[in-house]
Amino acid sequence: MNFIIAATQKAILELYQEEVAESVINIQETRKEFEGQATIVVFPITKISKKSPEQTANEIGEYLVANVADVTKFNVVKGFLNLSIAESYFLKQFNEEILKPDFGVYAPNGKKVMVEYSSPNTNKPLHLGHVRNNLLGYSVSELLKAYGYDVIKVNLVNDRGIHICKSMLAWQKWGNGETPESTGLKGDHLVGKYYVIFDKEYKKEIDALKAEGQSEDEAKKNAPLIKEAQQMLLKWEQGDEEVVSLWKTMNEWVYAGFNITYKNLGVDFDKFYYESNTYLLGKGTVEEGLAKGVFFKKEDGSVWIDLTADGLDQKLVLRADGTSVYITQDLGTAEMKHDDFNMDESIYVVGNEQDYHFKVLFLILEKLGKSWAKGLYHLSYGMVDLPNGKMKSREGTVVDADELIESMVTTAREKTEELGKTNDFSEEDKEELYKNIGLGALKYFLLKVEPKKRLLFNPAESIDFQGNTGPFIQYTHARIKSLLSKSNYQFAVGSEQFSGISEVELEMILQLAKYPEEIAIAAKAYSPASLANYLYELAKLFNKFYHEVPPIVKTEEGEVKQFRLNLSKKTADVINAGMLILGITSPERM
RNA sequence: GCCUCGGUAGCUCAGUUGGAUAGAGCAACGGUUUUCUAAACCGUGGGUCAGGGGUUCGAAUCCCUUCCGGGGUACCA
Repeated sequence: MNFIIAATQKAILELYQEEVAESVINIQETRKEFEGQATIVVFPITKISKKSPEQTANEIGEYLVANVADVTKFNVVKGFLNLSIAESYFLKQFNEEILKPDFGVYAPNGKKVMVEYSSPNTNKPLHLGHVRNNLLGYSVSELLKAYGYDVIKVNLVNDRGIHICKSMLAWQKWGNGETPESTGLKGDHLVGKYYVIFDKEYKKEIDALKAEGQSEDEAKKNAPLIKEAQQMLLKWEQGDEEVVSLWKTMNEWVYAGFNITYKNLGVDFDKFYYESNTYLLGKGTVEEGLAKGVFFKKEDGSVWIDLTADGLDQKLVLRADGTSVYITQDLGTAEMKHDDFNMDESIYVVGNEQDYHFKVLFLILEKLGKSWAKGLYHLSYGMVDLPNGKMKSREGTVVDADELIESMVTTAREKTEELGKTNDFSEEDKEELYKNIGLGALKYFLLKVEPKKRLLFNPAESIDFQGNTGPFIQYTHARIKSLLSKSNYQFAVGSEQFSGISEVELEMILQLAKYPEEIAIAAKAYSPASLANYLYELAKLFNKFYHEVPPIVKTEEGEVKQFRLNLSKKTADVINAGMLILGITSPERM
């Protein structure tokens, strides 16, 4: 309805002899309780008209009705000018824009963006927090693709470090040669089991040392197990054959497990990076920073950057002994990734506990004069909390990803069979459907919430299948598909001649018309949440429409039927496309 | 202490660059099926938008301040 802006500008020019910027014309959708579809907020214009809001609104309203064909009526409520737009305008928009096959499809914009997500540690299975990360990363990737980007999905696997050694050591000591095959356990779960055992034994040692009079900190440092784990890490770094071989074996177990989880979640990657290959990177960058005077060396030889002028602290970038810290390798990895792909933008999907780290990382790269540093973005998301607090892998208070997926599918199976809708499905189709619905519920549940907000998950209350949920939207889609097939739908662009479209139908056109803009908004914000809520609103409108109009299948052939079917078809198309961006499949039947 | 992100109905969440009487879902209660899928639809109740102050014709939204919660805070990742 952009034509209203220009028309209003013209109205102001003719009525008050003044040219105004577009930004002065504030147009919004008319609230449901008032008549009309578009509303001009006239308060800002009263400064120009030098008249009361009501009078100004009336004058502009009269002008628009007289001079703009598609504005048929107006009414004024306080300072709000409500305009009624001709039905034919919306029908035309529907037929000529919305019904086009490429509606909502953005042409390639020639830009390349990397999305790094998942980035698991290889010492334990994935939990609900990782699920949020994976779904968010995948969905943002799809969103950016839909918006025209060339997207590279990357997984930087944290496959080395003291945490891995903990699992390895515990397995050596107490594993009795267990393997995924011998136990029937998924590889990541087997390794995770030993991570938990390590922690339990480690705590016992700490308690014993504390009983001997050591402080908590001393005990944590002096416990034999942790020392042994550190020894192991050293050996790994020296390439000790036995340690490296065990490391390889156990990592393979974990990868086999992760692959199953990734497959079930429906996420994928174009490229894997491994920290075992990147953890030594960054020293060159440190040299460069020293040469450029961005970094400075302290007496002990450690290298620092002073960010106090930027409101941050001094930050260590290289230890006195020349070894790397986290940010060292991230500096190096950032350069490597840029060298590999030369992308315009790079998005790190990482939890908000690393906000500070990424702030520093990006700032350093900027200070080093990297032209691409401004294209870096930390997509920070809130933790998933349980009713009794945070999830902790070591303490076993986690919602395991595999178990969660399994239980969602089971719930979907139970609910569907209860409704008796799949009696004529093949076993194969049934399982696929239950998976789609269960995961649809889970994905929508996690993605509809704004990423930066933390999210509460109560395992005792299963995720809903009714109301503002994935299955609700999926159901709407399936219902439309059924309607289309029963009415032997044939696509044909309708006529604009008939009149009498209902309030809901008008609302649906308006809602559908928003779809391309919704993609843009979500993509620019790197947030699928608004898209999820948009799809829900759309589905809700369809259900209302479906309920209000007489059965379409039985309607006589003609313009009305064609229009309603077109409206239904397009709704299904938009739901399907939008849900795919969320990583959710919309079944044809359910 | 400092930095940062949050606080909206009993619960989980929406709420565009400030716009009209703050919206959904769940839960509770009531209703709708001889008609295209009732995982649906319609209705009722439920609010000091954490508190206070300010800017403005107009504030959940912007500014200041206090309180509560999460996270971070120089050699973990």
